[in-house]
Amino acid sequence: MSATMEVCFNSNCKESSEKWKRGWRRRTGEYAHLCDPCASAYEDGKFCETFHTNASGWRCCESCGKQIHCGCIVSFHMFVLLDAGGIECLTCSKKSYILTPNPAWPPPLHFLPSHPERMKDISMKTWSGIAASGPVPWHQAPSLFNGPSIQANDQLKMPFEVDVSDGIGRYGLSERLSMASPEMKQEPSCERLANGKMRFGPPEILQNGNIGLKVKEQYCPFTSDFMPIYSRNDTSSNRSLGVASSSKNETDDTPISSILSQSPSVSITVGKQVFSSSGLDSCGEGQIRTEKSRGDVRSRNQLLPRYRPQITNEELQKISGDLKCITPLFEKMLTASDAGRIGRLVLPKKCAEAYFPSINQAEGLPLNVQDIKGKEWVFQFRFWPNNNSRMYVLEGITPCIQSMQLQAGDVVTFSRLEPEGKLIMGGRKASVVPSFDQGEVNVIGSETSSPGDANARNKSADIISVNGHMKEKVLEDKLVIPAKRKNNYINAKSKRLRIENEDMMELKLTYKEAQSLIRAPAKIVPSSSIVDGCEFEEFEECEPVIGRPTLFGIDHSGEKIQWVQCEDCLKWRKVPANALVPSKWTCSDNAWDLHRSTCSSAEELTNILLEQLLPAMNKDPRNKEESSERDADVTVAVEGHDTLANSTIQGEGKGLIASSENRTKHPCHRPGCTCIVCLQPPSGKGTKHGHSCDCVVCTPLRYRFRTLMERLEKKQTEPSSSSQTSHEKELDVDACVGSSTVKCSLNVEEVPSSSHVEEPKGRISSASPLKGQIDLNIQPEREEDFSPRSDCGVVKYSQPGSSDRFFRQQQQHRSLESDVIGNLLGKQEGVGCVNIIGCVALDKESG
DNA sequence: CTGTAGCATGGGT
DNA sequence: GACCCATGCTACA
Repeated sequence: MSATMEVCFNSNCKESSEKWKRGWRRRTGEYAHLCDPCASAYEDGKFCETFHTNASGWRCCESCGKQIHCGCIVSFHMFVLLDAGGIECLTCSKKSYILTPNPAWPPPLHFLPSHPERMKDISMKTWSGIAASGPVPWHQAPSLFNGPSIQANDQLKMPFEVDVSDGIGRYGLSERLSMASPEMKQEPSCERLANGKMRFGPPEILQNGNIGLKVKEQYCPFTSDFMPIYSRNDTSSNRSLGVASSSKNETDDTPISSILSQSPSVSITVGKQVFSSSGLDSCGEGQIRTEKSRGDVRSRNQLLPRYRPQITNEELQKISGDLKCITPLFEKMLTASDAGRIGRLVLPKKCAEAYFPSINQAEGLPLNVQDIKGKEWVFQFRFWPNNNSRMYVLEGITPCIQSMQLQAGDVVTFSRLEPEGKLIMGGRKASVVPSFDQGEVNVIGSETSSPGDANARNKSADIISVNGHMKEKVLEDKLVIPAKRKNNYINAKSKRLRIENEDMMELKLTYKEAQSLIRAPAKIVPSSSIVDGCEFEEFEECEPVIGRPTLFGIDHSGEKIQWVQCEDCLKWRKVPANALVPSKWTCSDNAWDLHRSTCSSAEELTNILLEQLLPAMNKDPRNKEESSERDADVTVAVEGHDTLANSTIQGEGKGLIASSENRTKHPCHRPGCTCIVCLQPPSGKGTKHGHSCDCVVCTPLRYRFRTLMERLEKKQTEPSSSSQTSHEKELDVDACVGSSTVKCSLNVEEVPSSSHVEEPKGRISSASPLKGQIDLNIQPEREEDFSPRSDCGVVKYSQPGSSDRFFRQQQQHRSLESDVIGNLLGKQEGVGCVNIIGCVALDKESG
């Protein structure tokens, strides 16, 4: 109301009055100012009856027969056009629509006049400010932006949008109403949130007398238009319509689109931007959706979810800083190619065509992009013809990527700074914000979390079994590796099984740890063979399975036993030494000791005994020295034993498994070569080794196994010896000979570096490039790609210009022989004899 | 020999 | 089956 003298908007009245009341909303967005009598008639719903009785357009409700003045904006809200023709008053339509709500197919044309009011979208503004080469004549892809009926004219403000213009940190979330109801009182449709908290407000309520309907607009994928959606005027209908509860508080980091995804009919106003659920819809100053804007929406609807911007409040703040409007455009997870040295970022075609200047020449055009630090970058935006299509790339992104310290798996985001339209490029580390619906996120070691399960992806607890220790590792924001598509990147892209993320090492078990998990397959009767007096079980057709880690020990009667920990109560239970314990085992599975077959029964194993049983390396993985040893184990295992060792742990998909299938024979080997490298068949293949086999594989293994078994027995009978001295390292190795699984343990006695024997020419001391990484597809020629680390205390052999693998294998070959000789000479315990496979594990202290 | 540009290929959707 | 797109391949500088 106002005290301004005004003429009544009612053309049939024309009264001048100082007091006027607000009537219906005009197409300009303003309200008709009515004098008191006219306003009263309007509020009573008798305006048309009073002033339009002689006008044409009166029709009867098909249900109740009530006369309604159609074709008049004043009564426009009062009826619904029926599919079968005719009209229905809103009261009647309320019944039918509430009873049979169909959000996807709302009453047609009810609010269509709202469209002409949609204003021009700011995204239509010139891109000349973006293209570094200055104004470049171009047009957006017609299919996306040049809608058939762009009607950019009025710049009016929808009265039922909640505009939070006081800062980008404050989001208002409003339901959109399309054409306003004249009677509709403008009320805040959502609760504004302080501190950037996002809260969902209840939808506007069409306060049309006793019509208790909520009406909101929703983009209809069928009609490609915005349609009013009716819902019952209660909160339950919010849910039914997918509108988040008003009581729900979202954190600052709740991705807008994530929220939107929960509420397909919701729009968010940030500053002067309105983000719609069907993509982040950018609108101009007036915030009115335009046809063009709808084209935008449509194009974004077409975007795969993984490209939808997941920008958070915080990020928006970071980017916008000065409270300018940011329109998130799209984002993309960096692939290895994107983040590689080539410096080409493959752009999703639709994104490129929707948000970047259109280019007709393959050379493209330079694009000015600003990063979140405000630094300007110029990329070449271009395309390649590809199968009658185009492949869009941004070239020269490497410096920017590096500047943002992004790598494969991280996400680059593209936004638009309004009003100038500058492109903003942001980055997000993969571990920071889970990408909603961004393909999937694989959590190594645990099951792939379902899309949308942000918690599962953000914080994944994984139980890692290590030599009897059940280690719970909270993989908080770690171990999240990107997956472009379902089952992609790691699983499907089997050719590229490199897991380079440093976070991966959190989950890496040492080889020692891994081999301890291997068990014979259940229900498989092994054949038995004697090798050098030792009986070996052979599982000729089966791969070993991963069993539950146990602790071997000797009970008071001197009998060998195993200790196994219940998965539920974590108590240790005694089982026979030959018991096969499945990976999931609880007290109830304890068939060997019925008195302790429930979690409630007492635990036999004392902490002291447990301490003695537990391998030193697991007592405290954080222990520097121990972790050093652990790292050495990893390195030794991965680098040195990729022939023997890889053949041992099999079974892709277990995360640790490397196949020996891809073994590369070093160039010195020729057909007929009888060295271990060439002789040893891939796991599970090749000839079987009999007990009397004296091949180059079996002979050293036989000796090694014998000595190690002796040591193991000795160690187990002397619990105190389990704590290794710094001069003695034990390396357990499972060796698979042919298809036989043999468990061995190697000693790597530590000696002063000066006493190392027979250092091959070209041997250098270097860090293992593989430390902390598991390359399931290890290829020597790619090893230089790994970032070197220098603290593993591992000496490896290498020679410039030659394959590392060759030297590892060669050394492995030598080592086996050396090992055999050493054992034969009884030097396995002796100082000065270094038994190594592949490489020498050295303690830091020994240099 | 190395790095790059452009195209081709093939798996995934 | 068409399209997308990650990446391999190769000619070339």
